[in-house]
Amino acid sequence: MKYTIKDIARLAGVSTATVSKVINRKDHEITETTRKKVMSIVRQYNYVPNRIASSMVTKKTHTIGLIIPDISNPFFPELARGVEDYASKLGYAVFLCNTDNDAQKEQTYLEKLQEKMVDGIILTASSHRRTNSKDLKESNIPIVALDREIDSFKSGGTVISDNLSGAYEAVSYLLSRGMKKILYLAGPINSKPSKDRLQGYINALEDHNHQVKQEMILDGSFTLDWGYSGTLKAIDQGLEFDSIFCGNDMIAFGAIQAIKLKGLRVPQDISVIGFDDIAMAGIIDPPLTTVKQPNYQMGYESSKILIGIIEKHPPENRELVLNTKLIIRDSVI
Amino acid sequence: MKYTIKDIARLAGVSTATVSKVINRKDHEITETTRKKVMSIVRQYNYVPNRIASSMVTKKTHTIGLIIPDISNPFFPELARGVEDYASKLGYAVFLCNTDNDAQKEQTYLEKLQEKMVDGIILTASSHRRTNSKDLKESNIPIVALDREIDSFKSGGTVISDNLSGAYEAVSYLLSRGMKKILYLAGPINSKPSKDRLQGYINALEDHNHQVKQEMILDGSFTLDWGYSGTLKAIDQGLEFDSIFCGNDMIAFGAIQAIKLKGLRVPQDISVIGFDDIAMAGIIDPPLTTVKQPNYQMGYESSKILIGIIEKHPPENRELVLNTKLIIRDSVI
DNA sequence: AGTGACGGCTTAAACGTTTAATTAACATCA
DNA sequence: TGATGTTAATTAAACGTTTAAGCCGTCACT
Repeated sequence: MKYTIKDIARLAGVSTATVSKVINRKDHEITETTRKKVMSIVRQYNYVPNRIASSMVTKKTHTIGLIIPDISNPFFPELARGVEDYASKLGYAVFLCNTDNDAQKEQTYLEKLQEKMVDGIILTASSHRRTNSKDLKESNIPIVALDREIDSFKSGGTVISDNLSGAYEAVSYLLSRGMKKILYLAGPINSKPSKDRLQGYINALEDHNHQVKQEMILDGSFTLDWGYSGTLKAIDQGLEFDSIFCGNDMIAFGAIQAIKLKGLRVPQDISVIGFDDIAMAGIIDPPLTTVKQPNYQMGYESSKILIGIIEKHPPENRELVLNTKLIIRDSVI
Repeated sequence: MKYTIKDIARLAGVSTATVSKVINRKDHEITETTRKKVMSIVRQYNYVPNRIASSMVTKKTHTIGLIIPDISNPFFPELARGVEDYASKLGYAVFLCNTDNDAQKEQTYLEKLQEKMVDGIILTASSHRRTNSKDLKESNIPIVALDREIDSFKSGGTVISDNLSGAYEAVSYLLSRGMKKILYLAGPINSKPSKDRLQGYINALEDHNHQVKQEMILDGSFTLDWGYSGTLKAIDQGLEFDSIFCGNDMIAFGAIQAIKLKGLRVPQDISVIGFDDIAMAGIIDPPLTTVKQPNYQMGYESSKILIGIIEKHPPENRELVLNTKLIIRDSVI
């Protein structure tokens, strides 16, 4: 048997309005006596309020949507955790949506979330996002972009890490260690983070009076397989390089495997540097020198901004560019 | 401006009932003419139905809750992905909840999810779950237990992997490779999977006429740190062992680090075998021999069972014990 | 005593849908 | 012609809350 507020009201001998007020802690105009009476009935019958019905009238669902490419990609769990931690702290629940970077799926989720009346959305946009989502900016639901900016419309906020300066720092470090020929094994070239990292690579090289060579820039995907095959291809083609700047850690893992396969050593023969600092970066052999992105914090901050907007006290700064940090381990000589 | 079904009805010159039927594909008693008229208005005004309102009358939210200890623990993303994939295929959205193995948080989420009227819950119970949750079995919301059985009440279904036989196979394999002294670095001893794996360890030893020694069984937590410190302690205490059976892969990673630190080699000096086969298992050096749990499948199947129950066609078998598989790589000699 | 203010409670409308019951229009057929 | 059936639409109640507005009794003050 499921009890409603009416049942409780009847059993406690008061009106539903009164019950509503006590369970929502709008106590101030309620006698202690009636409050206790109501609460005891509530407990006795194990009444659980139907928040769906509340939402109907309050227009708030206390729910947000989190749209990411793939939770089983090691880059995203920390992000998601950050989002959920802040959200649940403020009483919000989080819908998890995986798009696999598919613009179509992304669109479907966006619609579904709107139908479910979420109060806001945190979106790591697919690389292929089209500019046609007029429906999105029309619906007045706040959206904050996470990890990847959205250029197709004005979002309520953006949280990214400083990919450009992170890459700049990584490449500068390689240069400072005496590297002369740095291969850049990039992720998908159409993704914004990739582009920024490429720019960082170029800037660092130029600032240190090194020539940028087109053939030293190879783009693929953010996967171990690409790191592996890309490295193999580079070696087999006779490309000369003393170090690899990898678009992310997964690529670096693949690169290290390929280098080992060729009977070469990391870092003695080839240095490798990654990007992200996912959990495994410190565990592989050799421990990976990499650029740490503050994933948990990025998730947390985006949640904070979004809920700030929802609750009408948006933070003054809604365009966060969080600092990366070079983590020096043993994969660079 | 947000349009409701009433607006659309008015604009299309029909009743709300008619609009409702066309958007829910209850077309069969609707003229093609009116259907088209309605649809054109729907598109023109970009109408998005309020599913919260629907839920009020249908008593279905098409939403499920997923309660796990921690999405940033590498064991869970694949599970979560499996759950979400099947759910979204069937039109359900998934709430993500992290408990950190805290019975209190778990309870809070359980209540919150009930209030949000989820149609069902998938629960990886905290190790410390108390038996007092009468409210849970009273609420008629279906729950399926994932990865860890729930003994405090009868759940709607259970999906686990065969921890006992997985451990048995791992230890038998070690024995077959000539190991004589197998250290068991267990996870938390109060967790069901840990207990089952311990039993598998014991059974394998006994079946092969080896003595089970209490000092060779060390329990801690499912973390890299424990694998590291446990191994160091074992070595420093002068415990003699030629191999380690680890409660999970994280423990194994820690063990390998400790072994290397001591100047010993894996697998030449000490063999290591893990459990789970998380994504990184094949990437570390040496690639880890381990027992694969079908995480994605576990998530997928639990979602299938839950939604089956929700939609009144529960699968005949709701107690799944999925097979593990020994993945042989290079960490055992 | 009459007036006003206030505290504590109730009434009832509203939120945006779905759906059972009903009606209206027409076709069919004896 | 009128009874009957069929089809395509409408009407209106219901889902479980919240909350503005109203009501009633009590108290303080003139």
